[in-house]
Amino acid sequence: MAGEYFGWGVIEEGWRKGPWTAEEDRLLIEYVKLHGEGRWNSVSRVAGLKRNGKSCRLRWVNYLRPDLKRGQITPHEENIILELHARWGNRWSTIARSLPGRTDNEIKNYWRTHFKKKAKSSSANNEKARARLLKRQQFQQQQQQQQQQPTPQQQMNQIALKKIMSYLDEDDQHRLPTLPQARQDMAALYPNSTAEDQQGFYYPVFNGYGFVPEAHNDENVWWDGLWNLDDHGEWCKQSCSA
DNA sequence: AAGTTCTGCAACCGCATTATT
DNA sequence: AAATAATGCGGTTGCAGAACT
Repeated sequence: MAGEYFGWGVIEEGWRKGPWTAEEDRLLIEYVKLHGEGRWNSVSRVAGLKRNGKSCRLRWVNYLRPDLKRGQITPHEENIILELHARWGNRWSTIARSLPGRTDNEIKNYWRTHFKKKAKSSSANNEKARARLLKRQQFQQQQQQQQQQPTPQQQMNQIALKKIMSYLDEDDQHRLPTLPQARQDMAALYPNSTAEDQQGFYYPVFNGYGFVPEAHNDENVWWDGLWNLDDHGEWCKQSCSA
């Protein structure tokens, strides 16, 4: 390493690294005001900042942008993060697009600190819930085999089930939203969905032992309603064909 | 009170993709 | 069309402060 000295705040090959000072922030804000976002590599030349382009972009995007929300992630935002992470995995920038004012870095950090580590602590309830879901999965497979050719809806349900199973690997079940919360989130996520669409979305609810279809005792109703929106259908079709 | 461990988060790194020359 | 530069993304690191022993 060719640093001027080792540790945080080092100057390496002419570039400053480490925490930003108030003066550096001021220079970067001034630069963006005058020249707009982009062309980050010219910041050092134009604004006299000893920071490379990547560092400048990161600082602006994650900290200085005026449209950033700041403050605690709300429970509603948390639900959206959970929902979208279940759907997209670690595609943080994709998830961030659905949360105005939040950055991919912020969401990534939030996920890691609040959810990721819980993956390692598998509780007895977790095991029970997994067993129940596994049973359902086997039931579904059996049904499909009997009918030879699974319907697209059955395929969708299979994919949805796998997603929930992966959820249990990575999260405490009680963090999953209740049905009304889930519907509210779906409405926010899919503004074009009709009230009927949202009513058709049944979210499995953890009751202390495993997942049950809230307000629906008939298993088939739950299965048919799960991941019922068109967009989810599209995603399932893609997953099925992949 | 002091030392250690844990937690949250800003910032870095490497790689992939996109834009420019 | 190829080379180079710029940008974007996800994973990781390291610091500071809080919590714990």
